[in-house]
Amino acid sequence: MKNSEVTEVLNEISALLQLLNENKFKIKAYAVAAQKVTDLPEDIAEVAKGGEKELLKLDGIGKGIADKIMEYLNTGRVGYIDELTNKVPAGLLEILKIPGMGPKRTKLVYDKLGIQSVDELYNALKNKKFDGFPGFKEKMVSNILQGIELRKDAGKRLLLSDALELAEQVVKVLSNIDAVLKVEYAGSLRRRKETIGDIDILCSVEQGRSKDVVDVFTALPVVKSVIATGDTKVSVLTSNNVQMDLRMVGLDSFGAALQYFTGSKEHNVVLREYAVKNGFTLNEYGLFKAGNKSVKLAAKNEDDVYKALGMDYISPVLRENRSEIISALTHKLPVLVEPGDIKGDFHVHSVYSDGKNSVMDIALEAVKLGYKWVVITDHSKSLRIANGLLVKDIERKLKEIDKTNEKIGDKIRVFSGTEVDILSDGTLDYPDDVLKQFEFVIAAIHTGFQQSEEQITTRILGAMGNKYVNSISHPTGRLLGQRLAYNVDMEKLMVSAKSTGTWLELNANPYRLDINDIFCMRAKELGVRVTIGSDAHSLEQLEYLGLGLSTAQRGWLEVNDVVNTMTAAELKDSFKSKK
DNA sequence: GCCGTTTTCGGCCCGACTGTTTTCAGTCG
Repeated sequence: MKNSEVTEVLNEISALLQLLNENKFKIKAYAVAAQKVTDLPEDIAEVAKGGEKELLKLDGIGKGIADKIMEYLNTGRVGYIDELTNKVPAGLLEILKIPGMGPKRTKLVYDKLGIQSVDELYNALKNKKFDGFPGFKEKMVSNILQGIELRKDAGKRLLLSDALELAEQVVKVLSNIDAVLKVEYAGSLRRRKETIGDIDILCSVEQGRSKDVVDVFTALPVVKSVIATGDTKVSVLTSNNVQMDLRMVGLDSFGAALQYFTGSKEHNVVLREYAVKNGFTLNEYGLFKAGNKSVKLAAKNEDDVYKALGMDYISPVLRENRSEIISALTHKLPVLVEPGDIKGDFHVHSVYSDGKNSVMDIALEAVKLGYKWVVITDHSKSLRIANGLLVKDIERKLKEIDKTNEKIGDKIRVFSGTEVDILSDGTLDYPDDVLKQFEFVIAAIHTGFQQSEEQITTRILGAMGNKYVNSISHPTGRLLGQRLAYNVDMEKLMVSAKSTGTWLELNANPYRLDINDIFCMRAKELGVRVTIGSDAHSLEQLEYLGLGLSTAQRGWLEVNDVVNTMTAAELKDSFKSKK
């Protein structure tokens, strides 16, 4: 998969062009193309095998950029980058990442003092080499120094689950203030991105009382320092170095502001471009007639803004500029799978491997969550670190599941399952005559991560060929912020899932969210169905399923794309269908 | 450099905060 490399190359060109003060639309064109490559579910190298004409079909990629992508894929280099770095050293790109150091200041320190690295910049600032330079007065110098010192933590993103917890707490505190009329979190958190860079809180406050809110916000225990304070915006840094922005708007423009601050940036750019083309102007205060800001057409509610633009309401989870705007205009948005559609959980560990709870405890908790069924999927024998279930103990587990079903009656159906290891040599950790004792089998890779793409893909394809394997667990094996995906040809894997009638898991553990939203979209295109599993090892972790559901929504999945929407009776039949 | 429900040329989203600017540039989201 070359997508991340190509994205990096395009972003590098975009940044170098910034330093050279090039045409800002050219800069944007490279950045937009980089984003498009990131969002591509297929390997760009595979697309490029069809020739440059295939690349040109991609939105945002024209002749110039397609040439550079082809050159990179063919030679591993791009001559244009060499050309640019002859004019301005590549070391400056690191400086550009420091808060406060934009292209102008970065270029200035290079031109005047020959500074090419963050360390050189740091020393020069400490030694007051900048006296008299425009834009480098005392306050700015101290801000930049702080930015450099925080650099190690910068770029670290919060897991969706952690960001949700933090934001919900802050919203709760703010909503208890008398002067607060309305408060909601926005940004990538509201869009349920898998990781969150900063937290945006939107707040509507009684006239003249914003100080009450600012005082509480900046004094929150989690706040380490205040970055900026204005009339309508306050930015702080939390103790784990995450930026949190509070924006205050009038109640009558809350909807427009919520739309604006929910983003994504790319979605908003396209939306505002569309507005302009149709004689409007859109900002955080409302939708106006172009050139006449006294005619406000929509602002109070978010869906009014979309409606006034002639579109269906677009759910926040879809706002990534992945053709949702054209779909909203043509009334072709998906009817997303919703929490109420979910009837059960496909992936739960019990005391029969490394889970904390008994089968009965899990069943009762699942009832509380409103489920109609739950699958207990313990690890298989080889995964000793996770107390994998030995063959001799399987019968005991199956009997306990039977007994639980008898006791609990028709409140819920517990299915017997296993998360069987796909061993390094490609065989499954249980033989077929053991696997067939379970009602549901997910197969997973937990070892041999370093193998080649061909080896790992072959292992998974082999597992999918087994008639007892219903689904593939966490197909890419990534752990957010900790471990990259192993080398696997996802396109081959998904095509094979379709041909073998195997489902793919969307593992809802906050570190995994695997498969991600982009692969969900591709699975849907290919007609591959998705099983969402919490991978819970304790009762509290059953709630992770919601994170998986929002990821599925971000992947445009509808009821029929998600197997969790089936009833226990329907499932029982379809478990067998592969066999 | 890209793109076309008016366009193959001439456009390309919008506003807040900081610093030191007395009307704006740079940076950020």
